[in-house]
Amino acid sequence: MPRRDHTGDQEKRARILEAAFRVCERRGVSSARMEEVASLAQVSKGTLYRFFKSKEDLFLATIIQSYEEGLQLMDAEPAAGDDPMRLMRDLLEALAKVLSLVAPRTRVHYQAWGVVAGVPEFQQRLYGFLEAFHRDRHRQFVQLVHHGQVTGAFRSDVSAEVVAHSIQALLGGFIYRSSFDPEAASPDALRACFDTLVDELLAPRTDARPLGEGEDG
Amino acid sequence: MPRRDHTGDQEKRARILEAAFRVCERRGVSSARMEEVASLAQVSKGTLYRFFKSKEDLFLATIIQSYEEGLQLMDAEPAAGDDPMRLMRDLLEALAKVLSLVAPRTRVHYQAWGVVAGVPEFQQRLYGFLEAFHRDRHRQFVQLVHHGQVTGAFRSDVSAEVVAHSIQALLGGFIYRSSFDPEAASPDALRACFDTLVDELLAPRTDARPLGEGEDG
Amino acid sequence: MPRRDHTGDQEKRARILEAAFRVCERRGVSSARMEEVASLAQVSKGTLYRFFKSKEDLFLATIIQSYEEGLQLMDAEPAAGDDPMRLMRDLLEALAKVLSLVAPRTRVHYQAWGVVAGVPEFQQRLYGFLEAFHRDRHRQFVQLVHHGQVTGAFRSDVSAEVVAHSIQALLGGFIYRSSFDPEAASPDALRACFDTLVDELLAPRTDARPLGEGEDG
Amino acid sequence: MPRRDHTGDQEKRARILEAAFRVCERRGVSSARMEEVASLAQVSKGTLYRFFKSKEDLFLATIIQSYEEGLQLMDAEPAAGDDPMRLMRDLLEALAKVLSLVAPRTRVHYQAWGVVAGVPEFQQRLYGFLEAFHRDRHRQFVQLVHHGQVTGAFRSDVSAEVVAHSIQALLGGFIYRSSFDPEAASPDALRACFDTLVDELLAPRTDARPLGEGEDG
DNA sequence: AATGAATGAGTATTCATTCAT
DNA sequence: TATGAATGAATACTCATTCAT
Repeated sequence: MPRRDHTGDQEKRARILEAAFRVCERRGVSSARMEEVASLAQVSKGTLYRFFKSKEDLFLATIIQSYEEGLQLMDAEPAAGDDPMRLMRDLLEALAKVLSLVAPRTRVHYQAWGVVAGVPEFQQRLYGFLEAFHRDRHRQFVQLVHHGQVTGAFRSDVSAEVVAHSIQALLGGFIYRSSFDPEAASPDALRACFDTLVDELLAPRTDARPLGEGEDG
Repeated sequence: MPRRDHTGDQEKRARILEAAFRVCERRGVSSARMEEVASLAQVSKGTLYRFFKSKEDLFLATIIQSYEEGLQLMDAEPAAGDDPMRLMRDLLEALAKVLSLVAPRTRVHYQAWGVVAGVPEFQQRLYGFLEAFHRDRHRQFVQLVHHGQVTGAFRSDVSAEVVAHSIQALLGGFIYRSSFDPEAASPDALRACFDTLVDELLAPRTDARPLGEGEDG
Repeated sequence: MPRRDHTGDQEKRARILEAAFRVCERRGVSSARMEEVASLAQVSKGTLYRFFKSKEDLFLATIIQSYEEGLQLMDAEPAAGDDPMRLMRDLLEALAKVLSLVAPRTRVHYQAWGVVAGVPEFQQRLYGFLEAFHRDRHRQFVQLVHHGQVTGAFRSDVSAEVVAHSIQALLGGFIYRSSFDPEAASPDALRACFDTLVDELLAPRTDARPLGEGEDG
Repeated sequence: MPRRDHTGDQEKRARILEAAFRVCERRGVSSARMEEVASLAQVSKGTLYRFFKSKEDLFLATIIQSYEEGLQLMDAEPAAGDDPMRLMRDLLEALAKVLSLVAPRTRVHYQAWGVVAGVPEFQQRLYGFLEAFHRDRHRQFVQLVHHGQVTGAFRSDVSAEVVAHSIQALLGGFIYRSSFDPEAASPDALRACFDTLVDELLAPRTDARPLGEGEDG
């Protein structure tokens, strides 16, 4: 069986997704034509439809793939040891990397979203996926914070829910903004926010000043 | 007396924007037909084009209007006295209200975004508007934090930049998430995040009591 | 009755025709909009319709006016004396002037023709007018040539019909060509053709040969 | 074996051109709808656009085809021997046939012209083509006349330029007039004009013989 | 399986014409 | 009469999808 010539379906599918993304980048999602995707992926239009039921199906797959790549990035970070603070910092660093990964794709991403969401059937699938994806993440964060609080690695007077929400919202907010102002929404700016979050909401308060006075209520 | 029938242009324009939004809500933005917008706004197609150059122009106007309404909401909060903490709490409460206002519109909003950004000319206008809008907000937040820090109302050992970024990103993240999980991204959840932010990043630390004991947990 | 302010209908009609022509020149006839004609003529669209039943009516009037101006030019040439050769030369010179007059208008003219002729009702009127116009001219030419032949001013062995046809066709051919190649179809080139025609088809052959006999006719 | 059903592209293109012409004949060019052209040509609208970029492109092709058919007719006339007079008579006869060919198409032709020229880009192409076409013809005629004059087959005291211009203008004038008065502008009338032209401008004047006899009856 | 020619539903947009003021 | 806002008919063109080869 020849290798180069008769590429496997997986590779072909990947090529199509890649091509779809590039075409969207060039023309804008709603102006992207299946013809051009096919041509760039070096397959025929007919073949496109063997892998994806419709244009929206293809775009939805593109979006979901983006998220899953992000997911892999997070999971790839090995749970080094068992130090919650270490785990948390690793996780937040992973999220900052997710931003780097996602930022260049955000424009296409949001555009595709808009187009996909315009089709009722796909709207359900897209929103369902996103909701589940974020709820899973949220649960993960809450558990981690809770674990840290129980083990005394984190402060306990801050709601784990709030911390989890904040982490997720910060990432979401930065990704959102990176779509139109990548400079302002840099991974480093996000890191700074995360650092402050860790220092002020999670790190136990040592305040070890000799004679601390109460400033005010 | 402008009643029905001889309505002024302003009212007519507003009626069209409202109709455009409702049609997008029903059909999805990319399936919205100008014909239906016209009919719902009780004007003819020709009149539509007297107010908006194209479909994209109309949708862009819809998006921008959302932002401007949010802006009004923020500005509407009177600068009660001159207490920075008061100002900050008022502002954050205004942002929570912006979320309430925007949340029901988010789906249409993002869809419209996808369609509008698909047209190069409008992509420029949309992204330009968004960038400017957010940079203005950012500047505003930084100033407020700085003012609070200078006057001693806020802690000074936290970066005003980070606080401003966090506030904006939190709002952005919640708005984003509200589009597919309005329950999780509730205004109250945002308020909780904001409260924690104020308490932990801005409020002067009073805990520095003579004998710092473990706060809790 | 004020003069400048309340211009007579005739002047207004002329202004409209002039404006219609100019707009056609700029945009091309089929792209000419009544709105622009109105604006250039400094009247409202409504007023346009007081003078012309429809767009085609207006364009038809423009074409016909062109022809009538040409007609006036021909008639304006006073029938100097009664010398047929003189009359003929004057007439042909008048035709050369018609070419000068018409040449800059030919493009618009033919375009308008195309548009007007696309409407059955106007096609009848346009073609009827043109046919009558040219048959009248033809009759005039035949009579003139015949008169010259009878009086001995012209050769008699050349068909008056042929001469008349030739004159008309030459003019028509030059006008036609002037629409896309004004340089090649210059009035002077036409004059040269006319001169040759007069010399070779009409002027009695003197062939001042020692013994010239009547050739024939 | 190209039959019905799997017709080659060439045949399909020809079918479309033919259909376009017929639809224009029926409805008038500016009222011709692409849908009807497609239906008459038994192809889909999409296929129409595979062959012609736009409506104007299709009509321009129709016009140009007319000219090229005329050209073929002229070139088809074999250069019988090398007798300039024979060549000239053959050529003029070919032109008379061009008139027959073109006359029934003139109305559509001029209408299409009006529509095509209404689009700046196509105006350039149309006028460019016409100018080049006629200049080529002109050069051809001048050469032929010149050749005849040099070889003594034609009179030398008549400008070759004038003869060429006259031939072309006569044909143009007849074609023009045939669009609204096909009866008056008959091929036979044109032949008569051409005959006279040959006899009086080209044929060597035989009367200048020592003893001039009657040239012809 | 792969191809890409053919299909034809779907719609934004224009602009001549009208008519209330 | 004059105006110009409002109307809405009319249609070129695109492009996702299919299917014969």
